[in-house]
Amino acid sequence: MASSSRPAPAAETRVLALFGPTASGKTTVAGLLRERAAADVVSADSAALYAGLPVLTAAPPYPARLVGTVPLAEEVSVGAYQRLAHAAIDEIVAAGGLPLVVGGTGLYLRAAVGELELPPPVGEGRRAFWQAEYDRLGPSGAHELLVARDAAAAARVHANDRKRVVRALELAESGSSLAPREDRLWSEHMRLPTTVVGLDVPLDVLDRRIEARTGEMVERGVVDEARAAWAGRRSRTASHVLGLEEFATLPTPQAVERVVQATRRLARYQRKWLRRLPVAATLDGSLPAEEIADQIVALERSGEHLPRHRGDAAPA
RNA sequence: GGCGAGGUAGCUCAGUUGGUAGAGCACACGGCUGAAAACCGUGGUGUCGCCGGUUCAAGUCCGGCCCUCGCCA
Repeated sequence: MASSSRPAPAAETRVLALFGPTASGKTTVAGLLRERAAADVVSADSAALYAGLPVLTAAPPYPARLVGTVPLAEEVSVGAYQRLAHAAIDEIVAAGGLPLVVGGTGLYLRAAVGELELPPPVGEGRRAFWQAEYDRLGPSGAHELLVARDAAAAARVHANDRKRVVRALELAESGSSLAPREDRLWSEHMRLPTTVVGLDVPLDVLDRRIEARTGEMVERGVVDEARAAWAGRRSRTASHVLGLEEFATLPTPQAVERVVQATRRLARYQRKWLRRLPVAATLDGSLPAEEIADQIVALERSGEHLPRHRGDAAPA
């Protein structure tokens, strides 16, 4: 509770986590850590979860858990992911290994490394019902209804945020709430002693890398991959994978242009998570990957695994 | 060279009978608790091509010049 007196460092780090924007170099660094620290990689990436999109989602060239495991016809969600991630981590730990959680989906990484209270989904019919209600009542009308049913949830959701207002209404109806009892999203709460490391590169460098990487995707056959995926059954969440629709339906040059722009936006969004996540350190992704891997190994061994927030007093 | 259209935000473009420049996208910042590569909120970032004229007042009217695009030579 009292963050002024830091608890004594736990004996050892049990879990390593690496977070950073697309093209920051996570995959390469994680590959090195597999060898140097015998790490077992667990992905924290909502898109890489899907099977059939290795090029588009930049799947790692080595075995990694929770990559390419969900058929495109199925939906993915943080809740389902959290369960899988915890199971994977526990399995690795039980076998005496070092789990390395790597990904660019901030919410998923927090779910893997912490414990989010995620009420189970309610029936599909209820969601459709509340979506219709939202549309019938209008944003402010729906929000007023939410105020009456769950004031705590209403206080944290904007009336125009249809998704969240609907989710809050269906949860209120089922006796649950969108408002968690405890903030575990932004807290330093970890399931196991964990060292979270950030990886970042200057924005202009990142933008150039993104451009280069998108071009490489084309050479590696994203267009065929995307067309095949687009033609089959695909869930709503699968359809939202960045670039899938563009590469499947647009002339390639135009698709590249749009995907580059969208990926830049994604990277900016990921960097916002990086700013806010409690990380032990943020390393410079423009250094050689070997050097970064060394730094991470050193961090892990130093016992400095507790996240440091800006503003924390230095330990006495 | 002639005719036509046009130069306004990073991009595409609005801008009434002259009255302190505004939309979308992009971008910046923030939120986020089973769609998160999703969703939502806030913010206008400008030598209105240049020079001069008319006017109390010019993106808007007048003259000249520069540039772009199209058609004809």
